[in-house]
Amino acid sequence: MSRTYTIEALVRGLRVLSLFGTSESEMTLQQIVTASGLSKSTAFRILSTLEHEGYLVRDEDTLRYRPGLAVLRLGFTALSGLGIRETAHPHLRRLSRETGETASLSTLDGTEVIYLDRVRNRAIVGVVLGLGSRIPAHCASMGKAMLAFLTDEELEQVLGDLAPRTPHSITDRTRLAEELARVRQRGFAINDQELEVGLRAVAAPIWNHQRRVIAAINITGSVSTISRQRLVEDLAPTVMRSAHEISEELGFRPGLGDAAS
Amino acid sequence: MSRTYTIEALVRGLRVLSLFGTSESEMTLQQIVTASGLSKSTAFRILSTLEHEGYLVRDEDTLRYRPGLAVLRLGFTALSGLGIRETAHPHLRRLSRETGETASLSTLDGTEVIYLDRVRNRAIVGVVLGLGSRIPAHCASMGKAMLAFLTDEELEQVLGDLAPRTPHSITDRTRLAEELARVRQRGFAINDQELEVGLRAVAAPIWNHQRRVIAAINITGSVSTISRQRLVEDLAPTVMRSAHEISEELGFRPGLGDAAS
DNA sequence: ACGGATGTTTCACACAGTGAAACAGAGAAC
DNA sequence: GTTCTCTGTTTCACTGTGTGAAACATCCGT
Repeated sequence: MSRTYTIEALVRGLRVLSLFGTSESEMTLQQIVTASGLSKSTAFRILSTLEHEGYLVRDEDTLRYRPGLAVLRLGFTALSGLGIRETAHPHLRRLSRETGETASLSTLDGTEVIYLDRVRNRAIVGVVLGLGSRIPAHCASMGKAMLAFLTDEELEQVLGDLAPRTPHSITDRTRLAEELARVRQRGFAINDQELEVGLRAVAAPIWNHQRRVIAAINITGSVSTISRQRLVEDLAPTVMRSAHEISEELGFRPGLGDAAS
Repeated sequence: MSRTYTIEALVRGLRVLSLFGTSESEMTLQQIVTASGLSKSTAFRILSTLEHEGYLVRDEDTLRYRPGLAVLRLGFTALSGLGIRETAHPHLRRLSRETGETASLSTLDGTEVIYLDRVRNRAIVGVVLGLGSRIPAHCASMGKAMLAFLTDEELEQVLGDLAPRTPHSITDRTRLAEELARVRQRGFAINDQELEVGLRAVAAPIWNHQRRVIAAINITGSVSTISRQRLVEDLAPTVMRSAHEISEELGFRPGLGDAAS
């Protein structure tokens, strides 16, 4: 790999910053030293620098570092900079209104699905919650919708061990491959309590103008309001229609076979 | 200043990253060179590193860089890590429901107010929009509510030139000082079309256990539904009550004069 | 085919970033 | 009250890393 154009000091800093993106959002110097494997002095100087630049804030009492406001600015302009999100949002609204369920938009980042937008049925609020959060792709309807259209090599790179989230989760490679084949054939992916017991979802992929799958949308709801029949016969076509519309707005033109670029 | 514990290569990288937080969310190498003042080679290596770490993504067609998904993760854990937000959210909901207007939470970052949460009247969606965005403090009700409780030195450091946003904006230092005195006296700040014509708001500050103002909440609405009378006589007390409740939940105990620590 | 953009690569040098180890302080243990 | 231990801060000398200049490669418009 091209390690030629990579600047080590910056990488280290970014890695430290990333530590705050995972489990703990508040960390002490010592924790960072052990988590990063850096020497104490280096870690200290990195932290000082990150603090100086506003990416971290230090609580003077507890001496713990936590993400600063600079990080917020970045995160949200990143979100609003994502064209898909603006394009998809009205469709999510309509989906949610028409079905009475929750509609979401996500994209694939490595082995994880990351939520970009969500419109709930109970309109009130809480909308932000879960935005930007990540779940393993093989347990998610949107995840499977996107995995299905990767090349074999990409898929191989992306998949680690398939840890189950519920008894319904797919943990076997072969079964996953079968499932993904079915997704390709039908054009949508379902999730029947594989992520959370009591939760069903149906998703469809979104293509861009390069005929690449870049995102997915889905409809989620409780098993009490979404039967398997309704999922496949009613919701699946609805989600697929919206996904196609979004894809076309992004410049995707349906055609036969692979496209020459 | 302690430039001893600051690592230059990291600072440069973060500065480059920050460029994407402001105006443009997509930039070309050349743009970054001129915007940052770095040499072409350095800028190039920084960009490569940021890309390698997932903080930037490069569009292979246009050769433009834009924020990557790593940045998203950070932003959202930062948000959810903010204790105030969780504490304040139910209050925002209640405020919005009771008044039928939009309620927001923000904090002060330098001369700018940064939105942390918002609950709209029209419940549906769009909630996320504007979250993390920044506006000049002197044109904002929440900004004035927070500025009013800074020390004179802090205020001096924070205020640059008071650029107007509408004809109603405060642009004069003396007038701002008078306004802030009034805010301190009354305990709330109003905004009568100073940020946007047709928009009124009333805000109150939130204190933490150290008796420091760390945030503010407000209620915003159109001049058509919010008269000046309603703003002051009806909404102001409501907002103040909520602000006090939030403050107390954060450990603030009202008392006389300055507290000994 | 030419000129002027922009992006990529090379190279030699200086100094910026590094780890080890010494220092300081705050609690906890006794 | 004294000692021990754990964490954060500072110093220092070395070397390896990040640096800018300048050469090279590509693309695009005319």
